[in-house]
Amino acid sequence: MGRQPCCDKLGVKKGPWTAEEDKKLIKFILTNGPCCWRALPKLAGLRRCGKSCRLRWTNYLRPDLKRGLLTESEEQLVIDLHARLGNRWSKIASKLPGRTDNEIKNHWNTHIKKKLLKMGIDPVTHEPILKEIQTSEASSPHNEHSPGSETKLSQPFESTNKSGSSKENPSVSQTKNSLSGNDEPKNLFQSFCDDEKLLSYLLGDDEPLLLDASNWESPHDNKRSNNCASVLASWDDCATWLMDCQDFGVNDFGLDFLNKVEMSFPNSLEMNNKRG
DNA sequence: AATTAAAGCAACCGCCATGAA
DNA sequence: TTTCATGGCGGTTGCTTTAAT
Repeated sequence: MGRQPCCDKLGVKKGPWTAEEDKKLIKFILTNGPCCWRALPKLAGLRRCGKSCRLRWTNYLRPDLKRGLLTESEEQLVIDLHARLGNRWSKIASKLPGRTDNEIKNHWNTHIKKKLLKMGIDPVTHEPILKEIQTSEASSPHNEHSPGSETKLSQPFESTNKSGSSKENPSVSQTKNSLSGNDEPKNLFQSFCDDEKLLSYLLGDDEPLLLDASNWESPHDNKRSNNCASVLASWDDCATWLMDCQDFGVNDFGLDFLNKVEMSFPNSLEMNNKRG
């Protein structure tokens, strides 16, 4: 039946992405749109699994991503959504433009969970912990609802962390959060922008922006065939995506150069519209 | 200043649903 | 109908950075 594996494990690189790899991935997606992850590594000249490329793009390189810690309102929204949806991070992320499931998941595990515990709220059930203990003790002798959290649960309001607790209280955390929130880490795109040569290369100033898309294969749009219609659908997505970049405030992320990209894109989009 | 511990986060792993063959 | 590649998702790992001693 014949499908090729998504990537042959031999020669596939793992681990942290280099700037060079990022550059290739960005360049390729900017010219072709984020479509078929299976074919992407080969076409983009990357020795990576398609899955790895997708993750890198969706979690880190996507231009509409917000960087930095979640704001108070975002955090509250995450808590609310988590109470309703549980650990469905992708669903939660879909309600927060510019945030990824991975990012929210990490933030939940590193910040929100602790915050809730300190407030005496069980991050799993979103119920007050004291009540939780009473009910769970009544219902089952071996409390297993939260492995490893027993000591914390027994002293929900106490700073039990031996190393940092005396300094680490909610207000301090908030201060820390807000501080780092204002001092957002430099966006990767921004670093590309700072490097004029790199930026120029990325934008492909001296070559057509639109690559030959005939090799492009989009599993969703074309049901994994090679016909051109699929490519066109991808371009529609691409256009939408670029518009979204604007809507989400690309400039806020130091992505001014995408405006340049967009300036170049109408040609491609026009072609697309004419064909479609 | 050096060492250790903790926190943060990017990336990987493995499972699942879907749909093509 | 069955098989299996693919993309998506949630859980986990491990590296890097920061804070504490």
